[in-house]
Amino acid sequence: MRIKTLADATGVEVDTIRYYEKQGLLPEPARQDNGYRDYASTHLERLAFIRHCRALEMPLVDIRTLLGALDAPGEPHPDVDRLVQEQIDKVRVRLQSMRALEKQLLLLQASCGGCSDQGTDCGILKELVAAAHGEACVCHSHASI
Amino acid sequence: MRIKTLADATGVEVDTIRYYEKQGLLPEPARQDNGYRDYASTHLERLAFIRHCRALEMPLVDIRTLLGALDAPGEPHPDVDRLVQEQIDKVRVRLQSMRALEKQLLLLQASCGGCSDQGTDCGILKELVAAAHGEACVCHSHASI
DNA sequence: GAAAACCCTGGAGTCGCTCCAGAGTCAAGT
DNA sequence: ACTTGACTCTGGAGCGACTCCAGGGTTTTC
Repeated sequence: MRIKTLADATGVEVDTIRYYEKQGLLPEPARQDNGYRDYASTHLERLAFIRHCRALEMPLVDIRTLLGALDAPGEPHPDVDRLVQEQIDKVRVRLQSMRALEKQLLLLQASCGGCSDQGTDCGILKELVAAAHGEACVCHSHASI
Repeated sequence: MRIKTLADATGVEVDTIRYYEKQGLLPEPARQDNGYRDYASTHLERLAFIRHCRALEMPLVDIRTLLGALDAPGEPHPDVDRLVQEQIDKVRVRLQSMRALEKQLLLLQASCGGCSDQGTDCGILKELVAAAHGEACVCHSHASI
């Protein structure tokens, strides 16, 4: 299977596949006589696994760990559970801050009564300036962005 | 006010302040005799504004537009309202996908009965492999990560 | 007067891709 | 047989928003 075929089968871009190989996530495939990469079905499976983990927003370094665990099925891999838990924690923190964000943006929007066209003094801008001065806002309740 | 003072006052790192200057978001301050940057209170306000917008996850390029609108208070700025709306849309899409993500990760976690220590065959890994094979999962309901 | 803390510049590194140039290869149509 | 277009290769640069570093100068503090 050539790289484009693999790309189409997994929905991963050609460049990205080569990138994963360079990063050691995808083993180097065999080469055809012309030097083209020749992938086997194991590559397809592994790439689908990587893709799935990326959909869960795991960083590549964590995925490498998971792949290592997969490659050593007989051995204990205490990291797997921890990685998933950490990922859950990350997502939750992010969810919290996104919810606050949405609220803040809606408030911001409400402060502008459709001033966009004529508007010399947009409420949104005023609001942003005022908020920057220290009134209740997302950035003060959440230090880390 | 020297750069560290400004950094402490706003919670923005020194490097980041210099970066904002290089990006044209923060005007070049005066210099002391020794070449040190000498900030005025206008810089503090502007930096707080930038910080607030960043807390709303606006990209720097959008913040530049908002700052431009602030700098031209007499003129109409039809972009402001649109930028906020776009930001809201972005946050909502992201919220949706984060919620699905959390659910998926929790399912994943439940599939492992605390196998981390002894575990030769972790349920999480099995689950990930199975999911990669195309069963219901986040990455199939949400094409873009 | 020495050590610590601060300041400067320019450039590199981070993450996870994405795009590009420049060259080679292959398949389909004329 | 020839041309066109799609595909492949490599190595390297670019993105966003920082963050860190080297190698130097200055100021403050003990």
